[in-house]
Amino acid sequence: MATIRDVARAAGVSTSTVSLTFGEPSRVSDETAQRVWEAASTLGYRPNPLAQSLKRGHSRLIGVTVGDITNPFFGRLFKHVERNAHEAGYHVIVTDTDAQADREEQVLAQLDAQRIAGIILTAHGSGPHYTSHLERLKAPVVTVDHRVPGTKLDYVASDTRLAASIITEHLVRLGHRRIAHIAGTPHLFTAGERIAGFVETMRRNGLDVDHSLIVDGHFDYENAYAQTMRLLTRPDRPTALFAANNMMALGALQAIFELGFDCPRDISLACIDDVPWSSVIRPKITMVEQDIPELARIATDYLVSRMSVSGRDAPPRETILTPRLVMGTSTAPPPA
Amino acid sequence: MATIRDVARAAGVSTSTVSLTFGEPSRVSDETAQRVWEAASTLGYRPNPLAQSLKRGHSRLIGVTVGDITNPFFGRLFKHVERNAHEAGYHVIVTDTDAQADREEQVLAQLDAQRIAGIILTAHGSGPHYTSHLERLKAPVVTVDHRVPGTKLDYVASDTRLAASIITEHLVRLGHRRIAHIAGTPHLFTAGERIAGFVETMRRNGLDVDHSLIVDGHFDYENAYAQTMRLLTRPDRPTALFAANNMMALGALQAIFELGFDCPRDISLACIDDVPWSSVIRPKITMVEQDIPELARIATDYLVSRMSVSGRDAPPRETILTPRLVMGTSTAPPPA
DNA sequence: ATCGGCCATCGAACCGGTTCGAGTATCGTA
DNA sequence: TACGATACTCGAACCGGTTCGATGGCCGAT
Repeated sequence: MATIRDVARAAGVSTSTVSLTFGEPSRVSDETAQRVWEAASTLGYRPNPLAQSLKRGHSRLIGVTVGDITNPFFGRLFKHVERNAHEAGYHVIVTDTDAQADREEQVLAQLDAQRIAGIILTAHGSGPHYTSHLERLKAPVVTVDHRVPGTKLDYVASDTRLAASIITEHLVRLGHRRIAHIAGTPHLFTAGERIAGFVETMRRNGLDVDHSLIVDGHFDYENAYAQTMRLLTRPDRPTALFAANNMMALGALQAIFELGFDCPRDISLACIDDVPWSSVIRPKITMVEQDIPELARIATDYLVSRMSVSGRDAPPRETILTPRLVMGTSTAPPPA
Repeated sequence: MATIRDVARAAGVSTSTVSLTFGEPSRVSDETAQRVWEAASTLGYRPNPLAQSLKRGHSRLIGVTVGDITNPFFGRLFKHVERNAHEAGYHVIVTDTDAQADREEQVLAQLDAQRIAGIILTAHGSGPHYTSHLERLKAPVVTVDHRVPGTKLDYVASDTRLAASIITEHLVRLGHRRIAHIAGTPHLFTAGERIAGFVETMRRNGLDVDHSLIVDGHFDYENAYAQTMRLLTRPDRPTALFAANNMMALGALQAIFELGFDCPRDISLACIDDVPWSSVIRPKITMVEQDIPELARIATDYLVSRMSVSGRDAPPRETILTPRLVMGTSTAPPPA
């Protein structure tokens, strides 16, 4: 690979002139620039980004961590983030953390040591150890979807408590009184908000909350399936299920099918997040959708502006989008 | 951030000794190493990977391109690749190319200029221009899933012609004679192989191939949906559909539903690739599954060995895995 | 003719590591 | 006592860029 010195020699100028030609063409005379361009192109010269990054102190790479890239929510979020980042001139290192906070911490430390330019984080940890770890990072961090309470990081998400409220209200209006909530990983902010929204809305409607109907599905298919099997084989089984995310709704649906129930005739089901290819899943699940492209757009914008010199010490920003109910065919009044 | 010189000063040694302590501890006396460790840890020193990469001439980054990260096949493939790469000490830059060859070329050129250590490619291009572009890359390249004919790149995939054969054979055995094939993007090797496997198997069973029943679904949901709508509203509609991938099977299924057909009573459907969350999709689609973790494992192994000094000029290798039929409930004998 | 200012260019230092060749101290052996 | 071998350690060059301060040529104004 040709280096800047090769080009300088070929064009009969110094390396600083070559560097200038690429970086600040206005400071170089037209004839000189011309000669440099020619020399560079015949030698096939491309500046070595490694050397540039070393000198500049940071790279044109951003890091993204997701809990599970095969979850369509994260997949679609990432797809948009990646496209935006590209347009802003960044490459994206993505790490699938399997929703494990310790893997996340470890990866973040490595990326930070790489002098990565910025990080978009779907956080999966909590507690003082975790937050202090995040605060120690040199790279700017934007959190998406999950908030990390106790940090001053930029944050973009949907109004998740409202989402839970909308679903709960919908089920209550249909006449359900025994509603189970398949909740997410307990210590996560988002999971807590969804539980809070559920409980609030139940109470507001004058309904008792049976805490044994709030179960931990850990945001994944398998746990939701197992918990639903347990819920639906109880003598006092619920008439409706509210899953805190898409994967858990699918796990719940499998349990409903296997136990021979009809959804929605016997059991209603609704969830937060977009269920993939919902039009071929029957019943079509009623859900509260997030605006994924917009989440991605704002997250990338926040990060890009924070990576600029001026944005470094700006006060933290946050945006909360309003989710919207998408009716399916998976909810109906409870059996008489 | 502390540099190696800070550590050297604090430990009262030279920078070379510090470097040695981290790289080849055996060459440093125990007491000295001890002092260096202490100095490093109190200063919070971590070697700057940028500087290391610059000096070594390559980074600990590999690039992965996928056609569409929201397609569960790519998602799961990537997830495994990423995990393996991590274990081998690499970070992964992933780019979603939207299955566009020109975006792929552009990204590959950028990554190559970054002195990326290696590339895992799910290729979406063809033709001499494309192949010569690939051959010019400095970084070693391993291709997965799609082969690029005319290049000498490592290659890992399933026996895709066999996969097509298995599906076709299965449908023929059930008694179908008018079978439509919803094919992938025409110029791609994999799409061609699947068509070839289909045609071969039809002929071997003494059946005519009606070429108007081989349609281009472009490997995606929307096109497959549209093509299926067209196929199933023909007077001489097929009794079975064979989709060349998972997304197209879902698109076809949606068309089947919308037209009010029953699958499998009226129309049988089968496909190649794993359909995500197939246990909640009714009917459960009969499919030929690829061993994704194994594909990922081999691809990463190939790349890691090629990135080593000794592997650089080794002859190209390839592995073809045998796919397996997973019965669902979406296929049945044709209506009488 | 002299001076100040601007423009284009250059040399050299620097980013933070790695590595090679050389220097010094220690030890065993002749 | 002299010698070479061995074990550590060091200084300096280098990877390939960026950038600061300096230099020289040229212009217009005084």
